Amino acid sequence: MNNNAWGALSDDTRREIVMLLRSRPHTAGEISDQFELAPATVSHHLSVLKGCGLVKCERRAQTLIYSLNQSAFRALAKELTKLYS
Amino acid sequence: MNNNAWGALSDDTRREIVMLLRSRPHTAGEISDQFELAPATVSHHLSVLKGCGLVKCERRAQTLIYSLNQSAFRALAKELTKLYS
DNA sequence: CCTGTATTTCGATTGTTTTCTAATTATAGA
DNA sequence: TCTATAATTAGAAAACAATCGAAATACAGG
Repeated sequence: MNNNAWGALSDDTRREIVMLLRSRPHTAGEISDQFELAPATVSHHLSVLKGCGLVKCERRAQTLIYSLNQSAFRALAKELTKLYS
Repeated sequence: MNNNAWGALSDDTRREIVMLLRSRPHTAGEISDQFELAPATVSHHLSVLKGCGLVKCERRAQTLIYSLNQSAFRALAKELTKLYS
């Protein structure tokens, strides 16, 4: 599903992650703590979101900090608009 | 995947169907003719799009005429905007 | 009522996604 | 270098989705 932002957003958990990141960047651990899922599972969801460009991440010592890629969302919004109007 | 518009749009064929319908309503047969897929498969895709409200359909004698549900797309666009901004 | 056309539904198969546990990588600090 | 912490990757099980051919439904016209 790499590269398919629609597919990335089709999962409930991933949309919740996006909403979390909307307020501010979070570390992988902080994100993981919000869900009743194994850290590996959340890590997988983060990699899907990263794979299609909707989120980006940068390392800071041991932690990885994830944040939204606003421009990817704007591009997707544009694509959606073109789809129906 | 019923009710999940993101999931509905995650499939290439379904996005192509949406683009077809953007110009004007089409019968199931006309839609099916545009793809190298069995009619049953296209019918399935139409039912997914219908299930999440992105398209609607009405019967006209033997044929079913599919068209976009613009308001569902607008609602989705709004949801997308809320997701990141 | 029977036949033909349009389309869907059913059931099976194959491929993909979600989720987990266990093992691995990356980094910091003693 | 060794240990601890943060997070990912690997591999497997289970759930889900895409696709097809065959059978079923809906309707129109003779």
